[in-house]
Parts: sequence; structure tokens; C-alpha cells
Amino acid sequence: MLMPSKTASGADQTRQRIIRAAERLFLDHGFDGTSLRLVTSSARVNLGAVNYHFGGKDALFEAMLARRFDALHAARLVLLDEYQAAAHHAPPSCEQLLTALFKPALVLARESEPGCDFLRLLGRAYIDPSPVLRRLLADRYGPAIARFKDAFAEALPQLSRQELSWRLHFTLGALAYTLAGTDAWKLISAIQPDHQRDDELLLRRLTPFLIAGLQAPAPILDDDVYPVKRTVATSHDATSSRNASDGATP
Amino acid sequence: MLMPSKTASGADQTRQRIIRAAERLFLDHGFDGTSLRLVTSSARVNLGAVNYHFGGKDALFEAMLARRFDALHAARLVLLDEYQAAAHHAPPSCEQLLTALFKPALVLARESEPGCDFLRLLGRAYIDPSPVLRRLLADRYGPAIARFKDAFAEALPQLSRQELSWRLHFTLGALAYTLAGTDAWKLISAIQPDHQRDDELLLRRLTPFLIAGLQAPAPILDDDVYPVKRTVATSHDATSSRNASDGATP
DNA sequence: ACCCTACTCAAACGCTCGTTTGAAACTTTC
DNA sequence: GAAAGTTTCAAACGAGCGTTTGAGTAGGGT
Repeated sequence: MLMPSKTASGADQTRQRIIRAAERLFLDHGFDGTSLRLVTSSARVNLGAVNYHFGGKDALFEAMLARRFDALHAARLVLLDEYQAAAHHAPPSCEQLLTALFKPALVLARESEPGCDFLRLLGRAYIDPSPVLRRLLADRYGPAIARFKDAFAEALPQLSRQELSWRLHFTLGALAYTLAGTDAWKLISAIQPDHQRDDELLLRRLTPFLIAGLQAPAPILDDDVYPVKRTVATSHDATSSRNASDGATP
Repeated sequence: MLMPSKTASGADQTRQRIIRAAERLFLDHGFDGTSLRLVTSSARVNLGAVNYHFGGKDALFEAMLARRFDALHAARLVLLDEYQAAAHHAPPSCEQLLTALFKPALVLARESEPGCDFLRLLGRAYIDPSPVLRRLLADRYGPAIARFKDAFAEALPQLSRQELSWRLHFTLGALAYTLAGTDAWKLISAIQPDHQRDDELLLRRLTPFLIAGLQAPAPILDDDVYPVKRTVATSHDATSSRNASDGATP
């Protein structure tokens, strides 16, 4: 037909149908909760096809995530390179770094076929407790994240390396949790759908929150701000009103 | 023996051994990944004991979470009442509200037996995708969270109700993700153990991050700050340098 | 002594899981 | 058109799952 090379008809179709079904189901059920039978029946493919084309469940999910995340991290690093090259004496700002993280994600989310939103996949992957995914993310995308961490260190020189690590951890948490879209927002009660689920609005709401958090003065850790006693209810000490005076860490 | 009433020897012991084993295993494997056989063998209890004492796996985890969370939310609401009663014309500040959320958690974490830290349990519970836990948290602790949401609305009157919902969502995310302690912090590379894992230091680092984020000016959403095109790499538009001028929402 | 209740225990039930198998059904190649 | 390679398919495998069952053990009350 139009395809000049090899057998692009049946085999690749099956692979893609499987991967897409796996994506969709992983979003709602996590790794442990997604069975291959669920995937193959949802993809209307024979059960054995997964092991034939991928080699097993672990490898399927690795392939699924790699397909998305490889492109994502490549685009992120390209953007980071741009920002760093633009002014090599003035390191990229926090806002630019967050943009370098978010923008490729948004673009890929829009490019991806409708029905399985890429951003939720991103969030879920960071949150899922399964060791398979945890190792994959750490091994495969740890270096890319490390480059961003170094860049943040330059953008936030007033923070100690340790403080920075924590703040990026908080940042990743807010991001992953929000994207994962656990129904937990129902806890905070009815976040009205702006226009159902607008990912761009979400990230633009998240950005100022994170920037302010990242740039906040470092906490004072050497005195007892939380005088925690053994009792819960009968504590009359209001929160200490001591102000954070210095921004630098010891 | 010393116990005056009923048979407090064998039965309650078994119940507690099961619950503690369930707590410990749930931390590492999540709900789906924790099997009853794992729990009972870890607790050195017969397999059938779970169904006898609790009625099933779902009920076991509900009991496990309720044991901790009932006390937690009760203590939180007591503290919230205190702050609100202290000055009924000046609503509690953001910092006070976060204190009311964190302090009881810290106290319970210290009171709980060593080996199974309560804070990780808290984080995991909010993150776990299993519908059983999600429904439990929403039904049982939704009202308590709602009271805090109302209090935050008074502390942050410049935010629209919708903006506030999102910010509390971000807050909950940073908190849950951090507490859950997925090994994902290894992504951000070696957060050196201050003193192994000091929960109080963690929360005192988290607090200024969250306060700054919550109090950040509201984002401007009506223009294109993220001019996302179909291309990723070839975008030369630097981040818009437009400043946020007004803090109120339309 | 008896019964009744509370609890433990080993074995099994029915089910779903990930994976394997071997024979069909296609394509491609010669 | 036969041979070789590639992909599908139905069936089964063994293991692990949550739950149930029924016999067995203990102890207090009358």
C-alpha cells in the first residue's frame, strides 16, 4: 500500500492498540490493578499478544511509559538548553525552568490522541508505588531531572542544596498529585470543571503557587517552633510569631 | 489477670497484630499489592483470622485507617476550634491553619509505636488509587476537610473560591506526596538524611513553602501566557514577562 | 458435668493472575 | 505453489488471591 517498508499493517497495529489500552487502564487502576486480560480485552487483542510483542507485563508498561516520557524529557532538555544558551551569564529564572518543564508536557498532551490524557499518565507514573515503575523512572529519567535540579540551584542561590532538594520534592509532589487527578479533590469539595478538565489552566494556576513556594525564605530550624507535647487538645500555645529574618541557610 | 473485664488476652491481641502488620505492609506495597496472606504471615496469625475479626480485606483496611485517622481529625478539629474561638473577629491565619493540620499529625506520629510511621501512612492513604480507600477518605473525612477549607477561605479572602480549591489541592498534593515518601526523592537525588527521617523537620520545611504558595497572587488566566504551538523545540518566545498586578480574581 | 460462646487453625473453594504452549492463519520469499 | 517467516489464537499451566468451611480448643456460667 502506501507504506513502502515491512509489515506495517497488522503487527504494529496490535502493538499500538495494546499500548493505548494499557495507558488508559493504568490511569484508573494503577500498575498492580491493571491485569493483562483487562488490557487485551479492552484492546480487542489476544491475550498472548502482550507476551509476544513486549515480553511481559513489566516490559509492556516500560514501553508504554518510554514512548511518552522519552519524547517529554527530550523536549524539556531542548528547552532548558535554549534558556541556558540565551544568556549564559544570567541563569534561567524559576519561571523559565517551570516553563521548560510544563510546556513540553502541555504540547505532548495536545498532540496525543484524545481520550487518554498524557498529563494524568505523567502524574500517575510518579505516584504509583509499584517498584517496576519506580526503578524505571529513577534509572531512565533521573539524569534529566538532575540537570533541572542544577539549574534550579542557580536560579535559587539563597537556598542550601538540601533545602532546594526538599522544595523540588514538594514541587514534584504538588505537580504529580494534581496531574494524577485522584478523585481526592472531591475531598476539598467540588472543584467546578472550568471547561471539563483544562490542562493548560491547571498548570497556569499551579505555576504561581510553585514559584512563590520555591522562592519563600528558608525556614528557621534550630529552635522549637513546634513545641510538640504529649497532649493534643490542651495546648494553649499559639503559633510562634517569630519572623523569618534571613533567607540564607547556615 | 490484671485486666478486669472480658477476654482481653487473645482476641484483642490478634486484632492489633493484624492491624499493625497491615499498616506496615500497606506502606510499602499499597492496597492492591498487600495480600492477606502477607499480612497474616507477617503478623504470625492464621489466615482466617482477618475475615473472622474484620470481615474481609476492605474492612480490615478501613479499620486500620479509621483507628489512626479518627483520632487525627478529631485532634485537628479541636485545634481549629481553639484558634477560631481565640479571636472570633480575626479568623485564624494560614500559618495557624497549617499548624492545626500538622501538629496533631506530628503528635500522633510520636505517640505511635516505633517502626510504622504514621505520617507515611497518612500520605499513602491520600495517594493510593484503590477505590476502597478513596471512598473511605471522602465519605469519612470529607466534612472535616470542608471545615478547614472554609477556614482557609477566611484566611485568604483575596482568592476566589475556585482558586482556593485548586491551591488547597496543590497543598494536599505536596503534603501527601512528601509524606508518602515514595522513593521518588531519589529522582531529585540524595536528600541527605538530616537525622535519618525527622518528620518534624520535614513539616517545618514544608510549612513556609505552602504558606508562600497559598498567599501568592492569583494568576492571570484570560490571556495567552503559554502560547503553545504544535512544535516543541523551535519556540523562541521567552516566557512572558508580564507581571501579576492585581491579586483578586474577576 | 454440661452447654454456650469466643477464638484458632488447616484445608479447601472458586477465581484471577502472568506466562507458556502448539497449532492454526496469515505474509513474504524464492 | 511450496517453503520460511511472522503473527494470531484458544487452551492450558501453576501460582497466588480473598473467602469459606468445619473441626478443634479454650474458658466462664449455671
